[in-house]
Amino acid sequence: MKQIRPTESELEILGILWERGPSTVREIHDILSQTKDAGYTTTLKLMQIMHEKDLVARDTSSKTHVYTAAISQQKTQQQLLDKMIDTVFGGSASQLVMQALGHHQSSEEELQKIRQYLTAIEKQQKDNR
Amino acid sequence: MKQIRPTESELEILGILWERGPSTVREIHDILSQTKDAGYTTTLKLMQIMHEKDLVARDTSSKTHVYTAAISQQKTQQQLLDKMIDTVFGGSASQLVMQALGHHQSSEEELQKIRQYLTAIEKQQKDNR
DNA sequence: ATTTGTTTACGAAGATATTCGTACAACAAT
DNA sequence: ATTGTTGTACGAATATCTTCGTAAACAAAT
Repeated sequence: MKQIRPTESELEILGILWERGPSTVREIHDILSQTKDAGYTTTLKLMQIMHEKDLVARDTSSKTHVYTAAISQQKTQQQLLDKMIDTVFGGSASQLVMQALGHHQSSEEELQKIRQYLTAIEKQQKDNR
Repeated sequence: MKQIRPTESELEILGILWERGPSTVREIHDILSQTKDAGYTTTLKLMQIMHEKDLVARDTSSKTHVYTAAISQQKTQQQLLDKMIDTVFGGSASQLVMQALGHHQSSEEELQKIRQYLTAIEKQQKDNR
């Protein structure tokens, strides 16, 4: 499998692309500016580099280019999680899960969803035995 | 709160220190060598830099120095999780939880532990209402 | 047509991380 | 004492990431 390693800044941009869908540099930059301060050309350059690395695709048919994420959110999540579980959580996924649940505020519905998910997994494991 | 930003390589070393407890460069290096290839002095240098950054403490009383993690595993886990949830999981902790549960193999006991944890959280939320 | 504003392209500087060679100190075995 | 082994310190090369200035293309407004 292709090992992808977006940098910190690249992940921020990808996050926005995943959320918004296809976007221009200007749009991305405006959102980034809300939380960090960087010049417009900095964002532009970043996205051009991401294009070289095939982290994003772009449509250059009009003067203002439109960028799209070229790697899936799911796959990226999984890879980052795997690495994190391995290095920081001593290989225990449930350790990570509990740490995440403990600190972050989760709504009742979300907890319910997770519970259902648990049940499904347990059932599946039973069936596979 | 102090914002800690260990690099990728530094995290690997911290992970080993958390698992093994106080260790020498040699011990760390031998473990690292199993999965990546790097010279001994590279590992040494890394750990010296980590010492400058106060990511590790070291005992220099004997010739062979002994290093210890100087930042807590828990705090580090939390900070990395927070950032990850924010940038990669669109702010949803439960999204991360389900992704982690879905892919990784978890033992029945682990799932059970998580379920108990869920119950505890829900109870606590109810009490706080 | 000139000005103004928006955009891309490019290069290069600055910052940070990674890697390793070399020198030297401590110590053990001969 | 000499030699071999293992360790630390240090500097420097390399690689990678981040930032931004400048120039050129283009379009809209005057």
